Amino acid sequence: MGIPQPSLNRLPQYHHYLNQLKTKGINAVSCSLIGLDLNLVPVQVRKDLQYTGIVGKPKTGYAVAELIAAIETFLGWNNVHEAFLAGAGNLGTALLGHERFSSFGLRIAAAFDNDPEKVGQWIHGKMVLPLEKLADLAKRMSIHLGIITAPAECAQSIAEEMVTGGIQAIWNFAPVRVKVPSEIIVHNEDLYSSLASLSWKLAQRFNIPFQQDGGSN
Amino acid sequence: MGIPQPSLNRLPQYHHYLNQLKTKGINAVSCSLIGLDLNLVPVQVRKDLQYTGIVGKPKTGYAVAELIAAIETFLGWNNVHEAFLAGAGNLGTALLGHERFSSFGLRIAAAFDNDPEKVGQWIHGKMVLPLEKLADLAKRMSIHLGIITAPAECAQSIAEEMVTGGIQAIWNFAPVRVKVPSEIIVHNEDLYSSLASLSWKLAQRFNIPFQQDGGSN
DNA sequence: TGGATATCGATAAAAAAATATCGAGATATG
DNA sequence: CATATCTCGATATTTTTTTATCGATATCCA
Repeated sequence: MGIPQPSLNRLPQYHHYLNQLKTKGINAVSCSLIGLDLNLVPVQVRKDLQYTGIVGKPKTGYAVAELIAAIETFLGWNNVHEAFLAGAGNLGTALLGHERFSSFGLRIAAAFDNDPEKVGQWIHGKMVLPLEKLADLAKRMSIHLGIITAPAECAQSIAEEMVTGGIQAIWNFAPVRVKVPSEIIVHNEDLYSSLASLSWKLAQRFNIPFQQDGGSN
Repeated sequence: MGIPQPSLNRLPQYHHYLNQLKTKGINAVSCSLIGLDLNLVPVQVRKDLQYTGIVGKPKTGYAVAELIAAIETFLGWNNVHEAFLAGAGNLGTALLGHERFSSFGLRIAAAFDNDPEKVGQWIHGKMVLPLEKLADLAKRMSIHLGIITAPAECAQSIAEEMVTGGIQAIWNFAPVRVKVPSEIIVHNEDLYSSLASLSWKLAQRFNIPFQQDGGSN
């Protein structure tokens, strides 16, 4: 891997924070300060940032602009990835309208759906095309990233269509694990997963111990 | 904590899978099979499931229906949590239309926004109310869960409003960490965080090693 | 009925991630 | 110009999470 998954997940957080600093005109920052504002211990911040290859100066800290650039380079946010989105429902529409993605190396080139009512429409400036054209177009346009925002039932067949089209990575918002060849990168965005922690913690707070477990059997 | 965060996050995955089995009329399942279908090693599945308090039978495995029930109970999906959603933009609209949440103990009671154009509208059967009414209504309706789907700039003030209204847990979709008293449960749903891993992996695949690190300095 | 086999549950080991410690270097201050 | 202090970077330790191992037990089949 090279970098631990949790560190990778924290990088955008730093990125966002650093941009705030930059806006305020601050151009140097220490791990201690970052940690203070982001609720992380300074060593962890330092370790995370080291993966980007940046070096800091004792007593001063890091140069904000350099650090931002280093994170962006590290994450590949400099070269734009073009993506196809499949499933122009609520969530799909939301993502299509998410203009800020463009700052993070993501450009959704087109949307696909199999609902004849949706096909042909324009959503947030993106044309909705019929799903069966996805593979062919992906190949012709050299699209490498697919986003699935369709219902669970359609996810698998869409994923296969994407693979046929030569797509290398899939960002899957449907609550199913799609089966694809092992060389394809799949990232599942599972809302229920988050909801689970949240409702568990909430339940803990209100019920308190619903099973005290007074013994090992 | 009691249960490791990663285990907690996997539970909904099992839940979903088990429901599929149930639909197919299968009523017993082993860890090995689950692991096979979900790409996890059997011991891990067993450990995760043990947290729910379920016990299996040697040679047979677990009773599917029992297991589903155990997960739901464990996660608190049996008692419905009513929630307020703040920010009726694209993402907010998407979540409001997400009917499946109701199966997972979540019911969005109302939406809030400070855009006068949106206030008064109905989105997916939910009334959009002015943001300044949130705290008061939350108190009166004993709402304990808040969902933030507003832009980053508004997130902090919305969070504070929610806390004022007695909300205990916040599901934050805005790409900022909100500052709230430590007793409030906050769960950040950071799209950029996922995007980061994805684009990093994609960049790895195409660029290959952008820094081979041939030594320790 | 009795043995073979699959699977659980518990304990132990390994791997990964988070946190602590400490020497070295940069900056500020007297 | 010297000294105190802050912060980095590297190494070490602790904690958490994952994976492996092994005995016990329920089911299947001869």
